[in-house]
Amino acid sequence: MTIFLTYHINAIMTQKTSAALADPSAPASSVQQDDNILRAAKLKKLQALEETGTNAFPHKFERTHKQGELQDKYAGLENGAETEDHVHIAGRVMAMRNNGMFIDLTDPSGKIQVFCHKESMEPSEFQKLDYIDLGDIIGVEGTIRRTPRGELSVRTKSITMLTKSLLPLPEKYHGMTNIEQRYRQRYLDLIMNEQSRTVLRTRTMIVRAIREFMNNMGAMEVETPMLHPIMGGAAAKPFVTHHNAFDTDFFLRVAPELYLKRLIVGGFADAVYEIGRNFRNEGVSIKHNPEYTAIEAYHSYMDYYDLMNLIEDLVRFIVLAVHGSTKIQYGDKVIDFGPPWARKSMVGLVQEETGVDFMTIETAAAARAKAAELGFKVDPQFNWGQVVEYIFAETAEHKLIQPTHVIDHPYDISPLSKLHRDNPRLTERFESYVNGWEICNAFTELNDPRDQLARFQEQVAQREGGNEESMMLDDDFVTALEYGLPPTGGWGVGIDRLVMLLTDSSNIRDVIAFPTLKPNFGNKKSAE
RNA sequence: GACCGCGUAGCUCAGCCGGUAGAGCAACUGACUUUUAAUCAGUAGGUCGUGGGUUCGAAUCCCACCGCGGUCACCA
Repeated sequence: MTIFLTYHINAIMTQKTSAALADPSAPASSVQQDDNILRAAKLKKLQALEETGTNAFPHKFERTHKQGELQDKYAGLENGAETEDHVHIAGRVMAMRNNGMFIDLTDPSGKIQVFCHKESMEPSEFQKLDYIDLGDIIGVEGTIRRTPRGELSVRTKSITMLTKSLLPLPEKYHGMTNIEQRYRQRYLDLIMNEQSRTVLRTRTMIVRAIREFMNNMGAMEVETPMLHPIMGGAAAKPFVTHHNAFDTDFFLRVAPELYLKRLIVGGFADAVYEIGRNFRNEGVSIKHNPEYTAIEAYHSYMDYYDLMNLIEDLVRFIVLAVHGSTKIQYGDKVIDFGPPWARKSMVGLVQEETGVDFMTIETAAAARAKAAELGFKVDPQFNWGQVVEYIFAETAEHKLIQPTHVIDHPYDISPLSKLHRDNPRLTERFESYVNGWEICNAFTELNDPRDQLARFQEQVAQREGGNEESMMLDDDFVTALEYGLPPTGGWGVGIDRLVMLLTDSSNIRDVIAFPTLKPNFGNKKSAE
């Protein structure tokens, strides 16, 4: 596999750098030569080790304890105390002091010091230190002690090479700080940076908590297609891909919505949810990755009032699971998920900010004129709802630091929401904002097939008018609604943003193990 | 996409009003067996992102390109 990948990348490089390689004085294998210089010392040790008859990559090592377990178990052991407690531990060599007498051995649970004293070890074991480098994975057998200076240690009896590392680790004090390299070589970032490990582990905890909450309420987790023949479920620019056997283009999904509602139509379950990736062919920023993870859920016989309560309960459950408190620190702000969240209508917030009640403005043209009067440069194509949304985003959105449900969105920006029971210019929709970010989008689902068809047709008209983010008409979805979608509430939460909030991360790439990066085949650092 | 900034040894960084490339850590050789970024002495390691240009001479000045970061606009 590795050989194949190397070959493949070299082939790409050859295409891209054929001019340079055509020069006979330019060594085609310069990358490999660099590697050989870097690896020479370690390869030499590896070969010397293998000449002693040792397997540097054995198949199995029986551990008795993890490092973290030992730190917990012996937390009360006094300085200078020796025990006869015999352990087998394993991990990566992260530091060697005093010529290998002290080794910091880490595993995912923590770190313990390995103490190699020649009077405790057979000479044949002690000599193995000569073959060990920073970065190697080793197993150690010995007894537990705490040094006079207070460091919990294993007094080594024997050492086993488990995996010989052939490349040097980054510098131990500063670690790896090059941001690009941290994302491109996440494994190195994880080895070196505790903070990176913590953030990504917290992400896993958050996803686990979401599943627990949903499963506890009886919702069924499902999977729906990521290859969509029809772009729908959200307004967004999609990726297009091609299926060879069908000779057909597919869109990578921008949202699972239309499939999940089909499952509710089918009576598969009262509530379904999907946690998965959506793909949007749009800009990349500290808050946007081309593929991002969201949960979407649909609950029959709930409306958007029920969903507001549900979202508050869910987020509190997650925050408590991760932090043990409903209050979190993000940058210099303290955010409290505990109290009931504020509920403010979008039109009302616009009125608070501008003094203008847009409900008194009937037409799109009048709305645009009023916006212009207020100093906003709105698109001449904007309809009434788009004007309201634009002014909301410009004036109010960034101020919504504490959890707030923004409710009752205009009809014409909400093509899948049910009309508001009290006002047909609005819909029963809400978006939950925290720290100025939208973290949830939810609504009482539109289930009148005649209305849905009309909304699709509006989308198609917008699409033909040049809006490539508008949805396509999904006939089969309308057909499904014609069989009958019960009254249903649906919602989606962007998990990456939520993880950013709960890990105090300022860049979405910090909460995604392998964020989307521009390929850089010509860079020798990436060509390894 | 626009603007600003960055790219020098495996890693962290100096050097940049042009004069043949420097430190610390890592590595290698040696000393040292109770260290915590261990210490001490020595050695080796770099087409200074890529390609052009100006110049007697470019890491340094200019142009283009690649990648990254930040800000802004649209999207979660």
